[in-house]
Amino acid sequence: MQNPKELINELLVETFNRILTIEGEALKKVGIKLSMSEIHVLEAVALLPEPSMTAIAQKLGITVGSLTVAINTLFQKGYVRRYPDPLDRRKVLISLEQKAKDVLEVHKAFHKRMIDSIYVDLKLDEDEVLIKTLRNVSEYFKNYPID
Amino acid sequence: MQNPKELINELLVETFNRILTIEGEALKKVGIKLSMSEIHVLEAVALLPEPSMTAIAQKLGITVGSLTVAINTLFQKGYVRRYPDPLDRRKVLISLEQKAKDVLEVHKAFHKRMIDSIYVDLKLDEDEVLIKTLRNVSEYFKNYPID
DNA sequence: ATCAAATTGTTTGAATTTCAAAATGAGTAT
DNA sequence: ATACTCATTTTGAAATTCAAACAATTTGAT
Repeated sequence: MQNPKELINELLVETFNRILTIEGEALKKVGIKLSMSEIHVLEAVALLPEPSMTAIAQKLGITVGSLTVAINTLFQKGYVRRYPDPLDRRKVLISLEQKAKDVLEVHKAFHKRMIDSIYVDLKLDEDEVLIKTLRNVSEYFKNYPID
Repeated sequence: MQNPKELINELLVETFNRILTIEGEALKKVGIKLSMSEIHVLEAVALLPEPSMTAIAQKLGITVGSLTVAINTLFQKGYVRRYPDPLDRRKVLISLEQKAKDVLEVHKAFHKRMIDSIYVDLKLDEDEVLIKTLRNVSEYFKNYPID
């Protein structure tokens, strides 16, 4: 395991297999009873300029049908509202209730602590290497031929 | 998004949300009809020196009950065998059929391409920064207080 | 203007994954 | 022997997701 490439692979697999579970547990301990899937839906809604069903589903990489089910329960629990796009009444836009915004704050704090941990003994001028690396990975998967 | 920390977070979220799905699609296209969960079970078995049910479940972060269900179907499909530990017959050890080893080769090739993409324009002497970073993240989550 | 095709979303039924709790079987210690 | 612990399986339920069928709206071509 002294080969840098193998080491990097081990660390990636070891770590990212656990992040979602751990983050879920962390939220539960704070008293938030939403799953990570549900959190991600709320997050996507918050980030999109025009959060239509199709746009959200695409950002999450799930089908619109699956998203409909998810939004149904989030609406039931009082986290989101649906309203028709006035310019195109086929579209259904989603908005967040205050309750959802509060949850996203907690989620954001978790991520901040995670990122801070990356910097523990990383010198500031080494940022660029990490960012370049992440860009490479991101690009690699963004252009990956799925179909 | 010019803040390095925010940028890193964006890239992490954007990328790692998609890796599992993409890897699953990649395997499907090669004609492998196992889910990523099933692949991970096989991978854990391959990596552990003494792959007992408890050891595998712990490595994967799932309950032993869940693993039993998974192993049932993997056995049904002819990927694994069960045999009792001769030293402690309470334990059930898992071994891989050739079929499973073949699948893991494909999986390994996918990971190799992924890691190679990281190196696209990374100078070799910058390895250390990336490895240090990943170690930080890995440590952070390894010691994360779940209970 | 009209009609067919494309787009957007919902519903439904099924498959997968996972868990918690109860049950079984094997080892350990008193 | 008896009770206790450990390793695993079984079972029933919940969550997540998909594909396919359906309905409503918009777009574009004639």
